[in-house]
Amino acid sequence: MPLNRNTLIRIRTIDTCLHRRQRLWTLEDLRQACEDALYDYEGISSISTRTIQRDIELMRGDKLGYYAPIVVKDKKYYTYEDPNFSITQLPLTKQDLAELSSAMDIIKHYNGFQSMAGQEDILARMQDQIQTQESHQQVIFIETNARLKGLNFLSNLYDHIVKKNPIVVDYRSFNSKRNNRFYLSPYLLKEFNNRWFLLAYSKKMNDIQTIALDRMLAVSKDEKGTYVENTFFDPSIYLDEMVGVTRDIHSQKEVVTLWVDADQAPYVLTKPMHSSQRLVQENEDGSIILSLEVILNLELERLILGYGCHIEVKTPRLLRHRIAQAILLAATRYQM
DNA sequence: CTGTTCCTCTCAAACTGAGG
DNA sequence: CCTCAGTTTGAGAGGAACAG
Repeated sequence: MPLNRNTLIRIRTIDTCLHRRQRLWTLEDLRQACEDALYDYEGISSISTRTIQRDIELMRGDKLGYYAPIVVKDKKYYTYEDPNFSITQLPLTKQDLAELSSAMDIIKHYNGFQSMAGQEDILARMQDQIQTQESHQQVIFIETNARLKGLNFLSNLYDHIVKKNPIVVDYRSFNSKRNNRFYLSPYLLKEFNNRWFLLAYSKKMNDIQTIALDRMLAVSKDEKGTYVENTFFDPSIYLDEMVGVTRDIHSQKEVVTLWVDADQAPYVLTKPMHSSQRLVQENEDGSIILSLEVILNLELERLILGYGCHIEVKTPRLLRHRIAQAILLAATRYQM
């Protein structure tokens, strides 16, 4: 039910009036109150009694889901039968919540693209409000990191990519004490693990650079530079070949064979580690053998290490060795 | 029966927003 | 800017309930 602003103002005014129970409200009083309110808000000077009657009808009815218990006493005084009733205290309906939640999800995806300052705050407060109204307890936890640094560069970078501008990025990596300056041709933005990354070509390095937005200090258009078109990779294939975002442009996909114990097998099967994941073998004890065809990178190693003792890398040998080294080192750290 | 109040229904004018 | 469709609003007719 689409409501216009005037109607909302009138309904809110009527609700406020009916709450002031020390006064008796006739239809004419309500009309006058709405007229005053509308004049304040919108500069509208006159509304008819009929309009107020229609508003009361609307409040009583199910169109808005209010079901307001408005009764008429002594044939002319309007009041709420339940003194505690207020349309402003009504919980949102399940449908309202569902629609709001999905709208919030969509907005959140574009969070970083908005130029409005403080928008994350508004979203967070709105979400909090919605969840509070729903059950006084947050029941859905969505993985977000609205406070993430660098999100303010997102829309800026997006523009540069679309306009094919060469850019200058000031950057400080986690393991570097001083700032670096990159001259880049930006190609695409990718989100991974709640962090945003820029993939761009660096002429100096003659390679594709992957730069986390949260390590960026400044981004601007490189007025003197020239934009190098992306002839290096097909974005959809490039990103599909790996877990995460970092890779050497020259590296090739490799077949990774993994043994997964019975405990974790169902989880890995229902949530594949990568789109190339295939089930190779099911053992009698419930453990399984999987294969992946991916670029070997740090993110893959982290993913495998995340499963701890539940996964064993069979091949390739290099990866098996690196994982073994990491686990051995970890084990020695824990020895008393 | 009459008058009053509340409510519903209908109609037309005014307004609003989308699209050309 | 104009047109057009849809919505909102105001006005009036008339019915139901009820008191006097």
